[in-house]
Amino acid sequence: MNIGEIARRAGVSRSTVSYALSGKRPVAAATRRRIQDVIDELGYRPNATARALKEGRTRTIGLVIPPAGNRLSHMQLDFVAAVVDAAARVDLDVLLSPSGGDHDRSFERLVSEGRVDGVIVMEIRLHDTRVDRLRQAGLPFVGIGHTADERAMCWIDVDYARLIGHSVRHLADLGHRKVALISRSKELVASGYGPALRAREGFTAAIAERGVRGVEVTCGDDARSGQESIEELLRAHPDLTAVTTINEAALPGIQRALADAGLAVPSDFSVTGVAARLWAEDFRPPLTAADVPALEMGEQAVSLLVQRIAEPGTPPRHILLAPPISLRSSTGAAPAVRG
Amino acid sequence: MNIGEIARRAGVSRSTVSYALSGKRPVAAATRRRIQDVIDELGYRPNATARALKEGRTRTIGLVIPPAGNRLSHMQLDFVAAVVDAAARVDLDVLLSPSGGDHDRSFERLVSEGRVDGVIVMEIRLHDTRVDRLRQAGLPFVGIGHTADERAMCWIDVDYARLIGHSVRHLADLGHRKVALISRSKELVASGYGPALRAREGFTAAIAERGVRGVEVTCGDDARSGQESIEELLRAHPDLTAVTTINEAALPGIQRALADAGLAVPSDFSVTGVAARLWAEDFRPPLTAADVPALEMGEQAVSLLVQRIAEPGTPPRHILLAPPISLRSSTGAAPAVRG
DNA sequence: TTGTATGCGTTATCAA
DNA sequence: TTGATAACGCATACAA
Repeated sequence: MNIGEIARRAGVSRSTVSYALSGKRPVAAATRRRIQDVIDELGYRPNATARALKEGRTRTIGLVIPPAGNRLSHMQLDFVAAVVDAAARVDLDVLLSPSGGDHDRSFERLVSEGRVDGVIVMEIRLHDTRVDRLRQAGLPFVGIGHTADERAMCWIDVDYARLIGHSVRHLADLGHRKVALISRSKELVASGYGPALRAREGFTAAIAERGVRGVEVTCGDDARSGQESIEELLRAHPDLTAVTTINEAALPGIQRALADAGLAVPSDFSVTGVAARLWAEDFRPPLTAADVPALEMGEQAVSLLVQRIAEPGTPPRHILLAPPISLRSSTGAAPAVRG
Repeated sequence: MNIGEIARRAGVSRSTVSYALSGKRPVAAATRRRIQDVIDELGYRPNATARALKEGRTRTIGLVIPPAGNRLSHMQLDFVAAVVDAAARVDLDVLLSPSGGDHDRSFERLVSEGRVDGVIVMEIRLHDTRVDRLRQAGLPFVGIGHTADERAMCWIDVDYARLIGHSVRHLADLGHRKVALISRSKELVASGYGPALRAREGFTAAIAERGVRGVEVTCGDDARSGQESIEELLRAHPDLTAVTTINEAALPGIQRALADAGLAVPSDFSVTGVAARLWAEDFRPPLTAADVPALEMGEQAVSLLVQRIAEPGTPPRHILLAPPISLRSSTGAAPAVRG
């Protein structure tokens, strides 16, 4: 069933049906009614493909997610859900593309076949071939995270340097003299993953500022790795009394390893970091942490993209979020003695 | 840039370019080369929208996920990832639709605007209006879970009755005399959520068969609810020594509440259930559970849908999975005394 | 071996 | 107030 069928049954031309639907041209009340009756009866909806071809836009955005191999973290998941929800609210559909490498057919379809009006890219690297490709294709896009040339693209990101700096100072103020940063996986850091590098910056600066000792370790994005990281840290650094992390997925392992070592949080050992709120609250005891507002970020990313699609020429906007650290129960005064 | 531009630059007609691309008509080697050179130079890819309009299919499938309000469980997440991955492997794109209620614009777009060739629907209810709508629209679809009239649709599902039955018998064999089933949320159960109802069936049958006592409770899909469920169960049933569950998201809470109550797993208390494998392995101690093969299910769902799209007339196929229970460390002999 | 012409379903311009 | 028609970019039947 198509617009011609509706027109035939209502005894009008196709253009009149189209105008009755869009309201872009006045249609006599009686005619409009007749058309609407037929439409209601048949349950007609204009074909999205034909409309997209004619209008030159698809009313669809692409969301490029990390490939399924590495399972998504809660934060990433929340972000996907937020994007999909925010897009639905403005009647945009979301096309998902699991994409990591360069020779990715799904991603390539997205950017070069005109399937979407714009793209949101997650997990941006400092030098990201996907960004290069999108720029070359002239497709509007928004990054979650940004490349080395900050000003050249539109992005929304979390200020990891500042947040990790905050958390280190918080720990130092509580009397901790040696603090570890549990970062993301070795591969990710090596490939130039911005958040990890900026977390290191913030860590190093705060360590120096407060004159405490610091040790940074990489850690896979899973509980097991978190557990191993803590075990190794405790072994190598008997005087360690606190960790801060940007590795959300490692938290359950961190929790376990500390329990196994007989260390109570926060009386024997403090834990803090950057994590999605629900995740922080699920920690035991509830995690003192900067709550990454994934839902808000998703919403803002969609909003930025919609603007960018509407006015591709304007200078790219950036949003750098630095949510406050919520004091919960996982940090406390440094223990007098340990080890 | 379009096919006409390529044709012009290569000095051939548009149809020749089209045939050179599709290979559906022989093209002289020299001509083909000339065309390919132009295509490579300009990076041309046929417009997906125009192709879809012409061919009458979009090479896109829809994935209807639960609305973002209730955050997705790991199992659901794994499933989404699996579907997206499996679809990408056969060059299908995936359009995401967060959809719960009936008045859902996103879902309505999916079914009535010809945006997709077929749909995969998650979290099917025994009486599901979305299924009715899809059937009415004549759009091929595959359900994860099935409606009351099993034979009327194409689905893939987990045999919760059998799996929960297994786990109860396993517990009974270990000497447990009173077992609780921790189900999904009250609302979900009330709305006729198949897995919860079938889990109940299996539970009731196995309880009766082995002559043990059973108690069933509903529980929200989050850690806090899991914790509360255990606390209440322990209070109301001091003789309870084991639980089985289909509520994956409640597991961390179950774990905590037991630890808080000073109950060691499995020496004091046994826990078992149905969960995604990685989730089960993350439990502490590793969970004796039926591992829901979410990745495999996603792959199979895509495969079923592709078949269904190709041959809409064939009788609907069903796949009922009953993965074996993996013995890990969370179940053991019933304690001699408790309470 | 290649070119011409038509139509997919829509929107929008031009004409009445 | 409405209708006829062109065009979006492509694939393909038909012609040469």
